[in-house]
Amino acid sequence: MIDPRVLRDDPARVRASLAKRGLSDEVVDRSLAADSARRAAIAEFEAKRAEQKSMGKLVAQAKGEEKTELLARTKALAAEVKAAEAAQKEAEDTWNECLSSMPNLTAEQTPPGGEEDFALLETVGEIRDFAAEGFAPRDHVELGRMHAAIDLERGAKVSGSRFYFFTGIGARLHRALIAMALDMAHENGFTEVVPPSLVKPRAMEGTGFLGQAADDVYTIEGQDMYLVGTSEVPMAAYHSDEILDAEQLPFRYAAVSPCFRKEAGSHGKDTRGIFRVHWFDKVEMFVYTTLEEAPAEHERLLAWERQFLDALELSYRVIDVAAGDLGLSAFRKFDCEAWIPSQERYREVTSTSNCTDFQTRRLDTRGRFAKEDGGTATGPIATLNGTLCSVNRPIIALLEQHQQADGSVRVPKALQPYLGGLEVLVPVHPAEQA
RNA sequence: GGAGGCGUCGCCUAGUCAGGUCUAUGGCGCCCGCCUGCUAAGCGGGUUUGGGGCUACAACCCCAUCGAGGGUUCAAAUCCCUCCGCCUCCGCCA
Repeated sequence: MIDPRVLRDDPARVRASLAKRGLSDEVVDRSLAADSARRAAIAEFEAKRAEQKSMGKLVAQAKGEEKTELLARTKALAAEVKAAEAAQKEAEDTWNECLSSMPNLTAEQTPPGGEEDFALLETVGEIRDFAAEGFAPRDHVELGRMHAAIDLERGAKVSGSRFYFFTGIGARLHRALIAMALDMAHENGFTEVVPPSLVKPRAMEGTGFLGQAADDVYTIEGQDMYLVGTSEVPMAAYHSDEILDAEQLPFRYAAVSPCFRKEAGSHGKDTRGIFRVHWFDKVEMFVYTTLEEAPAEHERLLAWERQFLDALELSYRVIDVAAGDLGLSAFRKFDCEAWIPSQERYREVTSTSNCTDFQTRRLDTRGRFAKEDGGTATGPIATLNGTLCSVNRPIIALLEQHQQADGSVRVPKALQPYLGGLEVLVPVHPAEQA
């Protein structure tokens, strides 16, 4: 959630941010009203409670008639305290509902508007001209079949649509990419983590995935648990209810986990192949740092994502995602989109978000900061996340971008050590006749 | 799955059976100060977190906080109920 003080002191900023996302600012008025109602209720309860406490002491000392008289008065007071407490709780609940329904603020640089309104930051690498090379590029489904790397038919047979088996070189590629990503993360100072991919509601709510995105979340029947759509969820909740020593920040984690998504709103979209699926594995970077350092850390996360894509010798572009497409938690988001030859367009392969203090406030993660007078004070800290390797999509980009006329695929140099020195993937099945 | 034990302000710990100056004890650690060639020791003070009031978002005052949530009571760390977590033993399965 956003800083309540910002809402109170500068509601115009919150309204502007909501407008940028294309949302109504009606929640601001509701929140402000809830806030003053809440504070009034708190004052009411505290006054009554203080009175009750002081009278309780008198009762303890009083005797005989004096005591019975006091008891009659405190009994009435007790009812008032109880009522005031209930009123306070209700006011707090309303206030919390308002606050938790509100998305994060947005960065100045974040463009207003929806999915199409992104700002293009940079284009990396040339778009390969297959026509000039004299052949039409195959898509990853066909290449996957030729290499016996991706088995979509059996995936559908066993688990349904949007499922698949990686087999043979496909499975090796999967392992190689994860290993390469983790090695890079390790070299860049990240702590490797294998988190649980089943979490309690708190973690899901805290990361903002039970809002509008709830349709996309798999639930466990009768268990009050969720399958995570990204390891951002367990990693954000990892330090919940903790106060971290600000001196030691940043905490950088690289988590590998399966990701599960219902893709409820995307019927008919990207139905071919392994681009949009119900389950995939992913190496995710997750960072806890100070609010001041967060923007610079965000740039670093982007740089590490690019380092990975560059190592795979991929062509891609970097965009500054527009406000309407940020999701609940993000303050600013950069996507890297790889060129997909068969689709003749750029598609998202990685995404990095600066969530500022939005998630840490929801999950009660704070920092302990040194004060000038030698003491310490607690304060908000920031979380950021970034995809290092979403596996499926890099595999698609790699197969398609590095394919050759005969269906073989060039292995980028950095990946070769992870595939036993293999320089070229040679198809095991001949090209299908058109 | 069954039986038992435990959960106190960083760590350890007193208090829970007999509800009321508990405004939660003491130790360790840490911070500030004093003392002191330096350090250590010693001495004095401070040290949960969240919220509200007032304000310079200081100081100060107040409320909540003894795993969480309910209940009993004028009054709950203390009594009752539910839940969560940890430990031990048994069973089951790797």
